Amino acid sequence: MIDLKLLQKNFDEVSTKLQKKGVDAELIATLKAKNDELKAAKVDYETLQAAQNAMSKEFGIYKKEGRDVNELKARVDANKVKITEALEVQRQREEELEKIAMAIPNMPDDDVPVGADENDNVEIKRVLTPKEFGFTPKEHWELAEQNGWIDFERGVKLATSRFSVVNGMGAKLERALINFMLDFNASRGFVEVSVPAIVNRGALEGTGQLPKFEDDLYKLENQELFLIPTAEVPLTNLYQDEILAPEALPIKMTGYTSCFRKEAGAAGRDTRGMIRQHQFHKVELVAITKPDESDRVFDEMLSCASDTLTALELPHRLMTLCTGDLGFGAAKTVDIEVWLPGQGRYREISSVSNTRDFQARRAKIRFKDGKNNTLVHTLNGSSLAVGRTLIAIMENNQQEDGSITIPEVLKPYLGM
RNA sequence: GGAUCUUUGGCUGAGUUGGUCGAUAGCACCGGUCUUGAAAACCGGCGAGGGUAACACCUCCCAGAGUUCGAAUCUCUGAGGGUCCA
Repeated sequence: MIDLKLLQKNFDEVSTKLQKKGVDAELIATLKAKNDELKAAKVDYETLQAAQNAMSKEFGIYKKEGRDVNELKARVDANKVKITEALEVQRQREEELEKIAMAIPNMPDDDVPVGADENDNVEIKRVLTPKEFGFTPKEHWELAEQNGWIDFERGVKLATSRFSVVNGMGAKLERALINFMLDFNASRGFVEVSVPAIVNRGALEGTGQLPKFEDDLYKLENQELFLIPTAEVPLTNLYQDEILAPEALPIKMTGYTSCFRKEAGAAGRDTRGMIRQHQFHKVELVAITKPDESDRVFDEMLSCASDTLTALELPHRLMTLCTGDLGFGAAKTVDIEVWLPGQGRYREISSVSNTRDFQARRAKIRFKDGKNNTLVHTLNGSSLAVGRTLIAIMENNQQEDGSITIPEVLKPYLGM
């Protein structure tokens, strides 16, 4: 959630920044107005409540002294009616405010390029040069079929479209990738954590998936529980509602989970192959930091992900997302796109974001900053999406006969 | 699934004949005295959110609803934990 105090104080600045992210200027003005209204309502209510408390205290004294309380009780009763009304007003305004505030995205950092959509993202650098094939490289689904690694039909049979089954060497490779990434991340100081893949509403609100993006989440029937769309949710919310000791920071975690997404807005996109699935594996990086160290940790996470790809010998590039392409909770995001020779283009395989204190405010994660309790910064990034990494290895390491070579770093994980 | 007990500030743990209790005490922690330094001892501070220039003031004792002038304390519902029975 954005900082309402900052909105109050520096309205123009906040409004300008949010507009860069596509938030309607009027909505921001409404938010401020609602906040003002709520504050007024609070003053009304609290004044009445203070009177009520004072009279109740008096009541006790009257009783003790054996004085007549009839007159006092009449006053108290009259005041009570007003309190009930004032409280109702306050609640209504609180509800209205929250409804708007929770749906407003984070402000972009000042150095994020302004732009409308992914076409305005800015390339930072490329790592490794795509290799020249002496033949026309195939797309991963052709290779998957030829090698018997991925079974798309049976995935659909078991569940529905956008599910697939991975077989034999493909499955082993997937498992090797997960282990490799977790080990790699551990060597960079990220502690491995194994978390639930089902979380409650509070957790999803904490990281910003709810209330706005409920359509994209799988919800358990008759329960306020959801399948996680990313391990970012459980990992970040591990510290929900806590005040951390400063020496405990930064907390750097990595975790492997399945992720579940309805892909509600992606109808018709990437229908072929394993690029966009309803269920996929991902190794995630999450960090909780002091505000002044989040930029440093961001770079650590980014190079961790990029270096993982380099170790796997996969060409990739880093893209700074423009304001229009930035996710809901992110102040800054760098995507890593891996080269897919079959498709002849770079595709997203990782995304590292700094949410600043946006999630921390929602999830109430703070640390003792001297005498004060200060909101932490939270960061998340895919170590790598496992399925897409598998695809990238298939396409980049294909031979003319369709066979696929195994990256050196994975061989130990495959007993090779 | 049934019965019963329990849920308090970082932790442990008082507080249940409703009244000045946002709350005792110990530990931890922070500051000071003492010490070459540290420990011990002693003195002081020490929950969170809102509000204020600072006070005042408001809210929070698992969550929600209720009784009452007034609830951590009573009632109901729900959730978590323990124990016993299935």
